[in-house]
Amino acid sequence: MALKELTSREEDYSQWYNNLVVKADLAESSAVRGCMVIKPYGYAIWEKIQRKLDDMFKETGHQNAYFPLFIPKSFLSKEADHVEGFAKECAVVTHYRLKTNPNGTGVVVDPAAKLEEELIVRPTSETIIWNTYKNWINSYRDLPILCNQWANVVRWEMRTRLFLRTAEFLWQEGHTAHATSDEAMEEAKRMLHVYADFVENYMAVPVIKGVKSANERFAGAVETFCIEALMQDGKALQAGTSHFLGQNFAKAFDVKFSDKNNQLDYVWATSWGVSTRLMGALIMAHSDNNGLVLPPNLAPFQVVIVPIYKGEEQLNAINAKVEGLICELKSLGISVKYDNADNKKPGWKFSEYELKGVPVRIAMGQRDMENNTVELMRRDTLEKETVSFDGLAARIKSLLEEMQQNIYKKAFDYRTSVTRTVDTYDEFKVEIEKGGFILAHWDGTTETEEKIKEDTKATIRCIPMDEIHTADGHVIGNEPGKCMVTGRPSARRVVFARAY
RNA sequence: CGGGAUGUAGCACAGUCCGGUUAGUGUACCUGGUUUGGGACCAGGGGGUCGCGAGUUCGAAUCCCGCCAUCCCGACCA
Repeated sequence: MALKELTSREEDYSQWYNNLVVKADLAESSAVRGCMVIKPYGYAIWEKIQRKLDDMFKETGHQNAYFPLFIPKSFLSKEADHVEGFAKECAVVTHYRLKTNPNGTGVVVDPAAKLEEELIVRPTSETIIWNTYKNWINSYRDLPILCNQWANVVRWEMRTRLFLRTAEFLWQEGHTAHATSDEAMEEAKRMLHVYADFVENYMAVPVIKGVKSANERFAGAVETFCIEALMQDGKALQAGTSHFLGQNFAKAFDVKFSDKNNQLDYVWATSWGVSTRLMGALIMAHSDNNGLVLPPNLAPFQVVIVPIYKGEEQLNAINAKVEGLICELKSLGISVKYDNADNKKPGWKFSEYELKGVPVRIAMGQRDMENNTVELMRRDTLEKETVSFDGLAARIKSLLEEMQQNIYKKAFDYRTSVTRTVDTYDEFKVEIEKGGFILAHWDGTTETEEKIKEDTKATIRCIPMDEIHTADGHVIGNEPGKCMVTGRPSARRVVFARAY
C-alpha cells in the first residue's frame, strides 16, 4: 500500500500525511485555492471535538454567540499590532454584484457595484466583537462577558496543507471582557488549561503548556499562552492559544466601564481558540502505516463488527447473535457499527476500518459460532485474540479505556525520548536536525531568537510553565543558566523545535 | 514572488529524449460465474478535448512558443 511505501523515506512524511488524510476519507483539496473539503468521516471526528470542547466551555461559564463574517476594513486598522499581523493575509470583498459579460460569455464584476468601504473576510473576530462589546458594556455590572463563537475564518496563506494550514478553517474563538487585569489573566490561563485537558485526555496528545516569546506573540496581545504538541516526525505543532489582551482592544474600540468607585476604566480582555488544525495533530501524532489510530474518546464509532459467512443462512445466524451484543454495547455508551454489507469481502473491510482508525474490531464467523467466541482486534497495537462471547461488552468497555491510556502513553513516551537539554550552540545546531524538543537557555532577547531561527529554522515554541521530562530521565524546571548563544544570564530553559 | 518538478480514463502511472498503425498498464466501475477467517479469481464490457491556446509538419501526447493549474523547497502562519 502507498502509505507504507511512502513512509519508508523520511523526507516524504508530508506526502505520507496527505495520502493518509485522503485515503482515510477525511478530507480532500477543493476547487478553491488552499481550501479543503472535509468529508463525512472527517467531519464526524470534528463534531466529536466540538461537542466535548463546547461542554467544557459551558462548564467554565461561557455562552455561544455569533458575529458577522465580514469586517469593515476600518475596524482592522484600529489596533496597530493587530493590523500589521493580519494585513498580509486578508481576503477582501470589493464589489457586491456581477453582471453578464457584454461579450456574452459568463459573468464579470459589475464596476458600478463597488463598495464604498471594502469588507474583510474575518481572519479572526477581535475587531468586530470589540466594536460590538462597546455597546454592551457601561458598568462593572455588565462584566464579565464570556462569549464563544464557532465559526469559519479565512487567512490567505501562501502555502497550505490539509487541516494544518488551509485558507479557510473552522474553529472556535472565545472573547471575554473583564473588570480587572487579574481576572482577565486568570481567564486566559483557565482556558489554556481547558485546552490542555482536552487535548491530553480526549485526543491523547501530550502537550507542553507555556508562554510565547514576544516574537511569537499574537498580534495585539500582551501575553500569549499556548499548548505545543510534538508530531511523529519530530516537528512541533501549536495546538491552541489563549491570549491576555490587556486593554489593547478596549482602547482601540473605546470600550470603557464605570467601576464600583464610579471611576471610568478600559475593559480587560482575553481571546482563545483552537481549530481544525487539531485534526492534523490527531492524525500526525498517532497514525501508523496501516492508517489512522483514533483514541476511543474521539472515534466516530468505537467498535466495528464484521461477519464472516458463506450463504444467507450463516449470515442470518450471525445477525441474530450480534443483535444482542450491539444493544449491550450501546447501553454501555459504546458506539458500534455492524458492517454486514455483502458487497465487500471481510479482508477488504478489515483494511478499510484499520485505515479509518476504528479502535476495536470484532470478527465473527462460523468457527466462532460453534465455539461461542469472537476475534477481537485492537487498533493501537494491532493485536488479535480469540475471546469468549460471554461478557464481551464489559471486556470491550475496559479495553477502550485501556487503549485511550495506551495511545496517550505511547505519544508521551515518544515525546520524552526526543526531548533533551543542550548547552552549547554548536551542539544545538547538530541536535535540531534530529527533530524533537530541545531545552536550552536563552537570554530573552528577540535578536537572539531571530538569529537562532535564521541559522537553524528552529523557533522558541514556548517558555514552559511546568516541569518537563527528558530522554535521559531528568526533570527540567526553572533552573537559571547562561544563554547558549550569547552567554548572558537566562532565567530558565525554553523549548526549541522546528515547527509546522 | 524566487528555485525545482509535474499535468495522459474516477485514481495512480507508462509512453515524450529520438514525431508515424486503432494511445497503453494497474486499480476502480458494469455484466456473468466461482468465491468469502486479511484489500479474491476467471471471462466479457464501458470509459480519453493526452492541462489550455497558437505554431512547425504529409502526420504531434511527443518538437517550438505562450498561458494556466497543481505539488515540493523558501518568505508568511492557527
